[in-house]
Amino acid sequence: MKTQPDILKQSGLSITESRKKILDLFLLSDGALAHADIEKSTASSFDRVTVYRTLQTFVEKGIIHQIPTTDNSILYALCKHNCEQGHHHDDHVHFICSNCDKTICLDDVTVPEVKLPKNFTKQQAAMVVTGVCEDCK
Amino acid sequence: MKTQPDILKQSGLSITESRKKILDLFLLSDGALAHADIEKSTASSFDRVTVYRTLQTFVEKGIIHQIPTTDNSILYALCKHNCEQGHHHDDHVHFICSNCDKTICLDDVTVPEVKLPKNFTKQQAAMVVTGVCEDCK
DNA sequence: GGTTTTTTGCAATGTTGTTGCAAAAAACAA
DNA sequence: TTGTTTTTTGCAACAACATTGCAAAAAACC
Repeated sequence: MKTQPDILKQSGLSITESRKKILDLFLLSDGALAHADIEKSTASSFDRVTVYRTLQTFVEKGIIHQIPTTDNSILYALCKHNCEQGHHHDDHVHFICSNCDKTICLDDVTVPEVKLPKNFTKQQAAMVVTGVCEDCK
Repeated sequence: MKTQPDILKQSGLSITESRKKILDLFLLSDGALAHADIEKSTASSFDRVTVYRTLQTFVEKGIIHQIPTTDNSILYALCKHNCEQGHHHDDHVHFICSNCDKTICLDDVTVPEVKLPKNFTKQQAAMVVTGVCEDCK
């Protein structure tokens, strides 16, 4: 099993307390995390700024990816299928539960193909489904 | 052809300069607009706060809808298929061109069905495709 | 160990969104 | 049309969120 230092080293990043801790949060959580969540869990250990910079770095290195939401907040989730730097292929569907507000990466549900109009070329597709999750059913 | 006052009246809104002007921006633009865009185009005429409140009202009345983006900003676009108050059916795909950065509502491309895992119930689905648009081809 | 490079924390600053309230404008009714 | 009621606007203040420069601290390198 991959440890946090492994993952960091693999991405060519220095191994620091903050990075290990934040990476751990993702490894232990099944869903996606908002910046605010991470900040709350680490407030006593690190500065807000460090959280911003760490997340930014992780996105650049392809360790996590961003999930768009309609409420003007960004969610972050681990890239399960190794993403290269600056090149994410998170072709799975994200599910936001309207009851418990959790965001879940449906890793096994791939984004269905869409027929684009003529002269449009697809590079990436993201899909966000809202509804009720299995726990709130 | 529908004029701005028509649309406003139809939604039960008072007809004001700011609403007409902002609605016009949407009618004249083919793509989606960010709050910042609208603020820039109207800065000399209206207050920032008015822009916020106008957009909020338009969303509530089903005149425009929001498009989620990964960069922590919300885009707004006209609802082409009459949406009722608080009940949008913007089941179409949004396209973001990675070259010119324009966001386009592909009104004729509906969001394809997804098979969710057991015990997940879908309420809404949003899809954002990035790639190269017809103009940049 | 010492040296270089990277990361962190702090402070300051910028950006974005919200709220209360009085003035102005629009809608309404005679 | 005019006067009255209702809605909208602008201002100011504020709150939340995000970014930047720089010196100190920590990690990587040898």
